[in-house]
Amino acid sequence: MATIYEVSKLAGVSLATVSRVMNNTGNVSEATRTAVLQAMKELNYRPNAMARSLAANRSDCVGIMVSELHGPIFGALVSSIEKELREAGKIAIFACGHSDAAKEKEGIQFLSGMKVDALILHVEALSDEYLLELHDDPATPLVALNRDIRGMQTACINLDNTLGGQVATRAMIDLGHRSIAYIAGPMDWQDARERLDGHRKALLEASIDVDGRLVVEGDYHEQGGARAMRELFDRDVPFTAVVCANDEMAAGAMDVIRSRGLEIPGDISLIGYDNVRWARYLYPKLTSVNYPIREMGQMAARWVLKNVYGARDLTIQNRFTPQLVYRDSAGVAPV
Amino acid sequence: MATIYEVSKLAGVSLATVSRVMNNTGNVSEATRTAVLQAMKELNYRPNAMARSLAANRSDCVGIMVSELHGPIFGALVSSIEKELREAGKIAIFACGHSDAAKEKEGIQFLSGMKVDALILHVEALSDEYLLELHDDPATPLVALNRDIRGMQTACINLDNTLGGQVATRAMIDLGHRSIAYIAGPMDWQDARERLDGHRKALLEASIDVDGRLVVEGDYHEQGGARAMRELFDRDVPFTAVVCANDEMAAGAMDVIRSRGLEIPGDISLIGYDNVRWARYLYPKLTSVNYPIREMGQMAARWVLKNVYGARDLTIQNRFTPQLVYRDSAGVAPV
DNA sequence: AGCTAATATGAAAGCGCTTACATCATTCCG
DNA sequence: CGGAATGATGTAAGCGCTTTCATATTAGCT
Repeated sequence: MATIYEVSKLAGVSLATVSRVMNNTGNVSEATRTAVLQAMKELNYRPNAMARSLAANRSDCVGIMVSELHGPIFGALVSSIEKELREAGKIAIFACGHSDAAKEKEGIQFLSGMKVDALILHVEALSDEYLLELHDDPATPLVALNRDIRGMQTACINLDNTLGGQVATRAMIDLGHRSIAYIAGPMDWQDARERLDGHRKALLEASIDVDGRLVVEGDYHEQGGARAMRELFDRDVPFTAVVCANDEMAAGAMDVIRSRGLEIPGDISLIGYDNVRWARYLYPKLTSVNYPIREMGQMAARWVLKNVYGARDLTIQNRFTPQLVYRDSAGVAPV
Repeated sequence: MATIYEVSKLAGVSLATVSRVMNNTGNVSEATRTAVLQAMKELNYRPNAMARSLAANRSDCVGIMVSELHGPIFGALVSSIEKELREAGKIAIFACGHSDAAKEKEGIQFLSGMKVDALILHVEALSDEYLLELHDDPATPLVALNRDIRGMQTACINLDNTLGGQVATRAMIDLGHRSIAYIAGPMDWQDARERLDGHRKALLEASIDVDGRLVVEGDYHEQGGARAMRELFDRDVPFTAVVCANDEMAAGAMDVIRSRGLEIPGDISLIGYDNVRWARYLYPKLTSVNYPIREMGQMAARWVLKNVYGARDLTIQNRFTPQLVYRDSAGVAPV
């Protein structure tokens, strides 16, 4: 592969001049510029990104660390970040923590070894303290998605999860339901706790007693949702609606409900959370709290563009408001 | 951030020695090694990946180019590649072409600018010729997923799409169906054509006439599937089964079938293709041809490990055989 | 002891680029 | 017309690492 040196030779100029035309920096006469560009084309020259970063002490790369790479949430997230960054001429480099604290740390180390200019994190295994520590190190600016950490709130982009839970349950109440079950996410996840809080808040708001027997903890996966649903039936406390802390669990629950010969929403109404792409493929189409993951990813990218690359005219929205997407799985309470 | 120089000073050795202990290359006495490791720890030293690649002329990075980053297929693909590579100490760098030939080319350029040691491609917009050209350039070895290109077949990892289509339709035939509709993918995609070929083959095999009116072209998306399904009904040619060239279109078709008051599989049997994660969330659970995307991604990673990094004891499987996953959406033909 | 062959270490030349600084023409103006 | 801006280009010193080659030390043998 051709180097800058060969280009300079072919164009009959110095290295510095070639560098100048590449970077549009300094003054170069039109004639020289053309000659250089011509030489580049002729040699099919591509600058070596590594050498460039090394010399310039700036990589134009931003590191994206996610806990998983598959799954509906992360695909959309990663895709939107990549798009926004790419349009600004920056490169996204991904690492994936496989939901494990050690691997997430390792991923971050790797990215910092790549000398990324900034870090976008969507991790759950790492503690607030650790993130704060990273945040306080000025070497690599970072923005955290789906976290709300005191001390770095301007660098957090998150969803009002509590409100989301509240909105879901409130919708059920508005439909006349009074006995509303809740399938929660794993309680060691902050967002799961917040979503449940929202549920409780809505209940309180409507002066409905919170019955612990109507809440069961799931795992954010289909199987956990199914298990939770069975548990709910086994407890023998009547209910006419169930709100799930995410769509996967709703899918599992749906299956169990149907297998008991009950109709959705005729006998039991169901609401999910996240509004993943396939929520509308379910039958009946799943009513769900929208998690505007693409917008949030885009916002994270903008945060970096603004705070690291000095882009102007970008306003940052740290907190997003979830909205309920009405479909067919939630209906009026049976009389 | 500490550099190798500071480490060498703290440890009281030369740069070369530090480099040797980092890379486990050459002979270093136990005492020196310990001292260096100690110094590294003390300084929290992380080698600069850029500098290292530049000097070593090897980046330990492999570039992954996919047409999309979201979607069930790509999430799984990218995730499995990343995992396999990471375990071997290599880094995956992604670029995303947004299904556009120009952007896909650009992505490849970017990756080659990053001096990746190899390229794994899952693209559809780029022509065979272009890929062949890349393949013939020894600078960056490459392996193509989901392609079957004469002249570089050892560097192609693909699914026997024809067989997949055949298996699906054959299953319908075995269930007693004789009038089988087919919702195809976009005909300018090779895999879509192959899947359709398989369908025809199965029909022929069972001496069933191929009726053009029972085939309609979709777009691999839900809406296209729905549209195609409506078209099929409108054509007024009776059928008792429909096989779809992918699951998304099957989801769309399912919806339309149901909206006509027909039962699946009571009135109409349905089979999808790809067996995406949410295929089993559909109701009824979708019978689908499995696309072993994770295995194929892993294989691509291994190809690189073997052919580029010289890993031994890895056998490469270029062609994968699809298998039908039986669920609930296909049943015996109504009498 | 005398010599060879490991073994352990350091010096220094790059890898391909950026960028401060120096240099040389021009141009402009009082 | 002299000197200060201004513009166009080149020189060279790194960026943080790897790697060859040379050198120094030690062990192993006769």
